[in-house]
Amino acid sequence: MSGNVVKLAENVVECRNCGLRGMCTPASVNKATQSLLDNVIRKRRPVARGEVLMRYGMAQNSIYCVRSGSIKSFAATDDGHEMVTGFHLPGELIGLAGINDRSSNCTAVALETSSVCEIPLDRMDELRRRVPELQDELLRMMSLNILHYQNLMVLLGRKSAEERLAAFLFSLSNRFKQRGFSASEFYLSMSRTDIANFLGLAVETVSRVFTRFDEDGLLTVQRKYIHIHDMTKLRMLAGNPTPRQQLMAQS
Amino acid sequence: MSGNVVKLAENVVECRNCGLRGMCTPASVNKATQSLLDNVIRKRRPVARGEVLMRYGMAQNSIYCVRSGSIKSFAATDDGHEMVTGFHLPGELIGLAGINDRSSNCTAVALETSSVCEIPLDRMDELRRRVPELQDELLRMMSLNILHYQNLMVLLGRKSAEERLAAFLFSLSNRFKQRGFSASEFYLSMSRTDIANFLGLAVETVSRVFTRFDEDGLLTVQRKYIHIHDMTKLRMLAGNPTPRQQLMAQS
DNA sequence: CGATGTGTTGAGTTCACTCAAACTTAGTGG
DNA sequence: CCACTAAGTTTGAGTGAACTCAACACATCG
Repeated sequence: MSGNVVKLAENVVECRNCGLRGMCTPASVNKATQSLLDNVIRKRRPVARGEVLMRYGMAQNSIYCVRSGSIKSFAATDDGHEMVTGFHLPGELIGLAGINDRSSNCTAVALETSSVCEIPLDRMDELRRRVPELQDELLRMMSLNILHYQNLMVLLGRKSAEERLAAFLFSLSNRFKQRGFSASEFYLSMSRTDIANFLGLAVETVSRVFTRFDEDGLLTVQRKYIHIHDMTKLRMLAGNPTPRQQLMAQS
Repeated sequence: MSGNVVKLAENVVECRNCGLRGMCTPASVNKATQSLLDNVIRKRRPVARGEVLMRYGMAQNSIYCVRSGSIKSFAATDDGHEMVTGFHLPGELIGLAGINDRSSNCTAVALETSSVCEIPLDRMDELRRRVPELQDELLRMMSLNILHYQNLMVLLGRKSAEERLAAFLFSLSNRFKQRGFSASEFYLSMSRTDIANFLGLAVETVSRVFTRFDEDGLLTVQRKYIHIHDMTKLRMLAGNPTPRQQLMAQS
């Protein structure tokens, strides 16, 4: 395993990659508003593995931006199972769906030791009215989020188990790359069960497809460790997404 | 078939139900900005059945709000099939995912004779900076949209064919009700194929489940005409969604 | 009144599921 | 330090829900 293979927990995202970078490191806004911006973030708070950031059905007064580590969010279904709605990597936002009525529609849990920026909605509302660039950025992020879910619809509605897992790995790979990490070697922070619940598959199926990919020489998998050998083939298997579709699986 | 059973094409949504009502009928803004608002909507334009509002991959310079009729939007998959990402009823917005980079990620087609309000993004951008209430409304709509897609993920990832169709019909029923139409009797404007492509099923499966529902006395179905007899049972079959989840299937 | 598009029904198949068991790793306490 | 447990993962066998392929029925329309 070479150079920049990392566990996310060991690294902190650069603020320039952050979804709401305008909130704390104002690049596009003038100095007059800078002190204002500094006050938006309530706290950069550490989150232990398994800790709950927001809980389904509870009041939601903040959104969160991941700084390091990884977070999963999920909704409980009626039959007791859970549907994972997203895995959040550094720089990605959590809780956008709760802005409407300030109530959480899903539960967010840290998959490993992580840290997040908590952004109180009240202060964000106040601030975005004063800083148009921030408003635009937020709108952009939400639009991107909607696009992402539309791609997930195609994945869940029309793709086979192999295609789903390939698309998932390809997405992760790209997101690691964007963050300066290795695209071909990484550790999964989520369990097979989480992956299955995200892809709409059974755990056993996820495991079997991993094994098949390994046997085919497409990649090497050892529990959480993944080494992709043939990225082109993986992209093909995933259904050859266009660059814009590669953002799948975030949020 | 009693009183208020209608085809959407025959009716125009009240502006108070419109997703961006602030855009054209300013209730929450003062009179000073009213003339401003009137100028945002480029045109209330009629759309013929089959007409394309926006096309995948093309530049997108507007979003649309349905006034009457119904619109479907879909993405083409690699294998030539299409995945319907949403059916839009009067008052619902189309094209929110394109705000980010002003390019369409899906194609939108009228299912019947319809009319829409076209809202140019440039003018909307300009206007929302001047009218905070409009900004808030837009943010709310996008947040709701994200919530909606999260619910769709559960549907596509974890529900059976019966549950999917039940949830679909229950959602339609509620949306008709909200618009003052009958919740128990209505006409479908989309084909079985469209429904199948939206629910991630085969056409034959949709047809079979419709038949089963009819045989069970849950509803009467005659091609496009639907009469729901047991709304409680339908809600149960759909997975007993909470009121907040009932907005599923819009956008 | 055929022609065409749309919807339904039937037969057989398959992919992913469930159930069950073995195995692996990590954590815990004697 | 090792036995023991619990949690997570893999593998196998059999099943079933939804799919595909194919034929048929029914509208709508020129």
